[in-house]
Amino acid sequence: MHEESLEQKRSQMRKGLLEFCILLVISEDRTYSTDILKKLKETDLLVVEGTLYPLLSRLKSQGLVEYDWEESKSGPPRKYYALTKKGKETLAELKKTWKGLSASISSLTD
Amino acid sequence: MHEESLEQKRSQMRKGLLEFCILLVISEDRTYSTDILKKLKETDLLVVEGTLYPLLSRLKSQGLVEYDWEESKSGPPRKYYALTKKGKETLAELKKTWKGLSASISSLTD
DNA sequence: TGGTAGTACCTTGTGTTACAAGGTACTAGG
DNA sequence: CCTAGTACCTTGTAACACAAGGTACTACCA
Repeated sequence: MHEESLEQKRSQMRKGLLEFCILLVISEDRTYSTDILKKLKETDLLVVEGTLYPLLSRLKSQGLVEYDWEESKSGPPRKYYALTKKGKETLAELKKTWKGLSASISSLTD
Repeated sequence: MHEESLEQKRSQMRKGLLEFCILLVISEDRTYSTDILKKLKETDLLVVEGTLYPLLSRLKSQGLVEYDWEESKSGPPRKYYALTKKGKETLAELKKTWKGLSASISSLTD
C-alpha cells in the first residue's frame, strides 16, 4: 500500500522477467542456487531463496531444466542445474519475445 | 498447466511491464480505455478490459493519473486519462529502471 | 564430544494481480 | 422500442513473489 509504490512498480517490472533471466543464467553454465542468486544480484534482479527454489522446481517439472547432485567441500551437497533440450528451445523463443517487447517499449520511450 | 507453458511465460513477461506501458501510453496524450487497448495491441502487449479497468483505478488511487469525463457521439461518456505531476515523476523513474533492466538483460542474451 | 557458524535445501502463509466471465447503462438507427 | 455498438465496472480464480521459518550437512575448535 502506502508510498512504496515506486519500489513496488520496479519489482513488478522485474518479476515477469525473472523466469526468463534464470533460464538465461543457467544457459551460460551449470550452476546451483547460491550462484544463481549471486549472478542475478549483479544484474539488478534481486531474488531471494523463497522465490528461487519454487521457481526451479517449476522449471524442473516443466522439463526445462534438470539437475545433478554434486558434493561440496563447504557444506551439504548442491543441485547443479542445466537446461534440457526443451529448455533451450523455450529459451530461444523467449529471446525472440524479449527482443520484440524491448523494441516496442523502446519505441514508446522516445 | 500442460503444454501452454511457452505462451504462459510470454504473457508473464508482458505482465510486469504492463503498468509501465500504460503510463507511457497515457503520457503521450490523454486517452480513454478503448484507445489504450488499441495502442497496446499495436505494440504486442495484449490486454483485456478486465485487466485495464482495475489497473486504471489503481493508478488513480495512487495519484498517478487523473481523468475527465467527456461526451462521445458514439456511445456513453468516456473517462479521458492524463498523468498527474506525480505520475510524470514516477514514469521518469520507471524509465530509468527500464533502461537499466533492458541493458542488463541484453548483456545476458549475447 | 558437543557446540557454533556457514551453507544448502525446502515449505507454508499472505498479498497482489492478470484474466475470464458476466453485468449495467448510454447512444444511434431502423 | 428494439437491436447493435460502445463504455464503464465487478466478481471469482489461479498464479506467483516474497517473508519467515524449518531441516540437515560440513567444518572448526574447545
